[in-house]
Amino acid sequence: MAVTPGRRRVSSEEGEVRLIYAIGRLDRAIRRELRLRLAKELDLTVPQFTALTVLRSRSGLSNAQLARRSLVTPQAMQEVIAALEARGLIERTQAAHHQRILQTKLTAEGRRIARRGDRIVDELEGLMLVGVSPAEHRRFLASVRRADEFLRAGLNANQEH
Amino acid sequence: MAVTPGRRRVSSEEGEVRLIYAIGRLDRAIRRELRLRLAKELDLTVPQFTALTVLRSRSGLSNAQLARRSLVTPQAMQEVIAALEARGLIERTQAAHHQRILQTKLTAEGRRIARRGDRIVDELEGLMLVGVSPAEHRRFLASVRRADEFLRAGLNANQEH
DNA sequence: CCCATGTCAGTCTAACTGATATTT
DNA sequence: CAAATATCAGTTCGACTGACATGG
Repeated sequence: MAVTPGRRRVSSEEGEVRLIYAIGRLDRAIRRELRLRLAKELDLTVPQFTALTVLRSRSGLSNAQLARRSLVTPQAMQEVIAALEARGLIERTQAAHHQRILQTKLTAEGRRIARRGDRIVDELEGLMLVGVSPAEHRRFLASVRRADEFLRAGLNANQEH
Repeated sequence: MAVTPGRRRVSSEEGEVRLIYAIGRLDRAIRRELRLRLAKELDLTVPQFTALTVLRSRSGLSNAQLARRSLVTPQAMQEVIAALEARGLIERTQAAHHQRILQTKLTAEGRRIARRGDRIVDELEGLMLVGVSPAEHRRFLASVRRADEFLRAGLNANQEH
């Protein structure tokens, strides 16, 4: 473990609420409710919906690329992809330059379902952000994304076996 | 669905990064790494370690109380509790006023393991917060806790069947 | 009787590791 | 041969629902 996080003034005293603990608690509340609503209204799991939204903005990704972006194994992502393809929400075509790679794109129905999922996400975000100013919202989002980037950078730097 | 999230200026346009998506992505990165390190160094799962830290600050909770605080079912929490008890990290005693309720407390060994887990959490938080000022850290934590409270409040208000 | 608690059983989700085939 | 990709199989973890006993 060659990590040198630098000196921090926040230690792990008992009774204190940790940032990692608070994030985990919030995410579990979000995912639980999202899972219930996506299952009930759209018959989708959370990973399935997530893959739809990623593919919407990054059309043509392969299964392996999707898995890397999502920080899961290709095997885990493949189950998600297979379910979406079986329902006709995505379609896969061989890449021109490489016969083995299957590029994945949303179908029209896939886009329609993704938009309906957006409304569920809108509702939950609305609940989370009641009374929060746009500036505060932006700062919050920026903090989350920054933490994610730094964590992944630190982990990758640490991975040199 | 009697929710009225109020007007927000942030809609779900394609290509935009949603707060909920960013939080989910960050939490998955955290949990994945935490899971690997807790398993390797302490032979603990993430829910087991979480339960230890909750019991450390709130000693004497019953299984049902722990489950409600963690937003999982009593059955799910019971597996966690059983594993910790089998390893001697917690002990359970009948409540004085109610024979059926088992109050749960950390053992000395449980406290020792929890402290070693703290160091792992410290390292990961250090990576996430490289170069972040204490003020920014506090604001970030406050935003997360506020979002969690408002989300749960909104969901409870919505639960009136 | 009602309700909260604890617990047993079975199920399902969503990840994992291992192994194998294909393609460049 | 090496590396990346896809995919089959088996496994584990962590949640769920249902059923049921017990104590207040």
